[in-house]
Amino acid sequence: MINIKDDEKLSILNHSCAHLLAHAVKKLYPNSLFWVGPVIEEGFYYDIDLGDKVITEEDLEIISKEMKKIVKDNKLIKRIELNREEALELFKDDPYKIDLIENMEDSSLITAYKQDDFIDLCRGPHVESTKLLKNFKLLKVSGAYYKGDSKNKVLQRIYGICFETEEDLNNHLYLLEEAKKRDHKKLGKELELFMMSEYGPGFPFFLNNGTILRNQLENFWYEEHTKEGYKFIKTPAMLNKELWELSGHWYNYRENMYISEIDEKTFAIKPMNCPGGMLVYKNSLHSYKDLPLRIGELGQVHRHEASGALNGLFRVRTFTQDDAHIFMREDQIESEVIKLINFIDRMYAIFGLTYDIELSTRPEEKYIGDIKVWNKAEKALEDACLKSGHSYKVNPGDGAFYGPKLDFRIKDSLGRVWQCGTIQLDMNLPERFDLTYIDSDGSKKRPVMLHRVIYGSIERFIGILIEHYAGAFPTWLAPIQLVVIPVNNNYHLEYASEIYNKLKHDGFRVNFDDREEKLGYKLRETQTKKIPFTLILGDNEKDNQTISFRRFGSQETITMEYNEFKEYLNKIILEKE
RNA sequence: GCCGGAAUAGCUCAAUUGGUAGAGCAACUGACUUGUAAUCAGUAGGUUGUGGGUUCAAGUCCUAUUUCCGGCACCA
Repeated sequence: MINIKDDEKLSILNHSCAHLLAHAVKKLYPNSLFWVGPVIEEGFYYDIDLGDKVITEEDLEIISKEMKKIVKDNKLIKRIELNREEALELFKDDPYKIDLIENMEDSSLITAYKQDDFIDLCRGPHVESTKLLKNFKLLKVSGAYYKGDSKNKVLQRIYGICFETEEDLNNHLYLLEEAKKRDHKKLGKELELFMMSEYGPGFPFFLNNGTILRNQLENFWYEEHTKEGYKFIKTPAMLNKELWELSGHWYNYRENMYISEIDEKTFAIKPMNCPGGMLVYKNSLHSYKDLPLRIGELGQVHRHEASGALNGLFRVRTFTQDDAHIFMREDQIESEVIKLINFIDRMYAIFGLTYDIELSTRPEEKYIGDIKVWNKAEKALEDACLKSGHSYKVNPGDGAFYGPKLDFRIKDSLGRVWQCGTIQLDMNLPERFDLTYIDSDGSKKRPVMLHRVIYGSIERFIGILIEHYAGAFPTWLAPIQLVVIPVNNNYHLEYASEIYNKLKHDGFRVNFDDREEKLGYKLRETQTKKIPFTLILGDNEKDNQTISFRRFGSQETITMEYNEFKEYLNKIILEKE
């Protein structure tokens, strides 16, 4: 997908198209007032105050027609230069534009653009005529808060996109259709991976297939973390309020916590795993020789997210963080973070996912800890990025109050960016929980601690993978790896059954399709269910003691001996192809 | 939470201005015995998300509510 914003030509085109939209809306609904109409990655939008008029999807057609008329009329787009007073006079009946003018940093030269009788405040530049805006499409309408603040009134936002050629537009619309086909909510149902219930909004149910997939991800996670020297724990889902007061969550996160009374005491379901992890650290004495101490936990947390935020597996109210807390000496930060970045890189590469790294630094005001420690920590994160060969974008002041962080942002198949992995230094919890280790000189020292996740949330990561692979999972992840089909149940059932049992015995996830149906019927099903391997066994295979298979995505049928096939399969699974 | 839309069989969808709730697939039963994307016939399947209301009559209109979808806001 193209990022419209990054392409100067397309950016201007879309910006002009936003004006065209406003022009048409003004013609149809003369009382409309316009706030802003910027270009975004996927086109443009315009926020409009239409009074009581509510724009529906059907209205988009009407507006589109009006826009097409203006395109056909070939209106010239003219730039008008104004000083502040002239601008205020020109837009004196428009409180939104006055708001904009009054908030301009430099209002010595203000520009507006005029097409026919429609005039709009704008920095520009624009195309010279409306006739260049032929290839557009209005995509959706929604409410949007004035100035993005939920305390303000809701304006109506119309989204659209514009291209230079009809072909480009059609390509884009085609891509949108294709993207819809791999929506994880749709595929999750079709492939029987997970379900939702009215009885638990935001609480996903994993079905058999989804559970197998999930277990693969979790097993892989444990294996890789074991190689990296992690220890593992499981901490309770529900803990006493006093713990949350100690960790600070009671004050900062209470609105999102599920709380319950037990034996006249207040308990809360964990929204994060850290406090439990801290208690585990404190459970025993630690030597400087044990550091860095890496403690991992696949911990299921519950958070009360706003109802409107819920979205399939992407945004849920219970999810499993692939959490770990690493305790170390200050001088170990850089080397540990390099080790972590390389680890994360290796993990994402397995799935063929690309990512960007962002560094968030100390907030201007609200932060805890010594500024010198902050600087040192930020430097350590930066150096770790560079030394591991990665570039990064800095988000100044965007760190948590307790420490700077590195965020790993994955791009999914729909072009959406998801924050999955994160490495966060924490100067708060070790203090609050009074964590210590015994240094070489016998003195008690405070360890540095960091939180980190790689999948982020297993649920969301599965959602991303479903869309990333369009449901056609690599064999190591596929819930069903093979389906064995006898060509004719009367003659081939025995041989097919023998092969099926061998495969099962050899540890593959295999189904046997011995239903009284035609081969074509069964084959169609293995293809719609995106099964990696379909084995077809008939006279040829039986007589030669071989197997024939077709791999998902290929029309080719390959024949080999069982042992050869087994080796081939094992190699594919081992290499996570 | 806010704005808008939607909810009909297990799934995907129909149902004129309010007038007998249907189809395909899946399931079940039977026939057919077939070499790379759907064999044929039959059977069963529903308080139209839920609760109120208008009407001689409601899937359809009104109302409340739940959930989902697209955005917004939120996202330690």
